[in-house]
Amino acid sequence: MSVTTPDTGTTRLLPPELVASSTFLLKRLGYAAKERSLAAYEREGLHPYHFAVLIALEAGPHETQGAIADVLGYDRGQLVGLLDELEEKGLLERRRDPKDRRRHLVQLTAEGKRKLRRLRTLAREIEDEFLSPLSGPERDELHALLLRLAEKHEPRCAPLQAD
Amino acid sequence: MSVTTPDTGTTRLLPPELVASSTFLLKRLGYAAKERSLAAYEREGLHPYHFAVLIALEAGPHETQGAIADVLGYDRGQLVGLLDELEEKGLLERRRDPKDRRRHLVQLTAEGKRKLRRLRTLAREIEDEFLSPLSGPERDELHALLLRLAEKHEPRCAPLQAD
DNA sequence: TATTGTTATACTCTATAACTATA
DNA sequence: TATAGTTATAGAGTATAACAATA
Repeated sequence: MSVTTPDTGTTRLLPPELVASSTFLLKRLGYAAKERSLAAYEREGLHPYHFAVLIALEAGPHETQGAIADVLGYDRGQLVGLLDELEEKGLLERRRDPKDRRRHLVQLTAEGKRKLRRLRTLAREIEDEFLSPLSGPERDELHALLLRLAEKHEPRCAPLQAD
Repeated sequence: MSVTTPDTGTTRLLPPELVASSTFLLKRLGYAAKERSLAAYEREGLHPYHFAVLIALEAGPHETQGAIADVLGYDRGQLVGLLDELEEKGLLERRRDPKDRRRHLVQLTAEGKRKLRRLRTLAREIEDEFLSPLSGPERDELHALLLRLAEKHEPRCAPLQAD
């Protein structure tokens, strides 16, 4: 969509009152970040959610599906579809837990580990491009501030006073 | 949903690799901010989108629908429904532009202005609550950094070197 | 033919709840 | 009876495109 008015050709700016609100900016930037990630991972045939699942799997090699969902804050029903897709691509394997046949133990394949390395590179590129207006120290400053907010609003993010 | 594992009772934290990413935090915090705003405005029978429309209307008292959509970056089809709801509540009026009968001129009613004042108070409260982990100077610092990012990723936000 | 506002449609995301198989 | 995984469904949110009136 065009951002310019047909009559004047000048950009119509958002009302200053909205731009003055940090929560407004957070919403807009979060959306922009999501859009960009989505487009980038799509080129790899995957979704940012898949990346998070692969990371969780590398951290805990023999995770149960419920554990993965809990760690990432995903719904269990939602996770099933993600795992289906990853399994279909040969990036992970599901097998029954012999100790409790209700459970599935999930782990990365060699192919999955390769893919994860590629996605890490991609994630770094996305991050770097998105933060490009900021210097190194400014990025650190921003991250520290966001973390303070996340500590309150996303308790699953590690608390600052971690032991 | 529970954030604790049934076996240990300890909180399962997100993988540090994700928490280390500012774009990840932006996505999560943007989502959290959206959720909170939504719940708060719902108590007023409105949506954050309605608030933005009212603000745009106050700034330009006789806006055409297309102009409002452009300023806020909304789709015109989406805007129709928002205006319907606001008109139904008596907060604004639509009338045809005699100069160009395709257009609708939209303006706030007295009731709409009152409502806008209430919503401004609400917005301040939401903002204050969301940023509560940060001191005044830290909030300023965060806002400045977000604005720098928005300048690139949301060009409709006023550029810093505004004249 | 192009534009304004409107309506209809479809697609994504997400949340919920039923269902199965095991315990 | 409760739990792990699965499936189905519905709801909100959003994007796209067709449509009628007017220019």
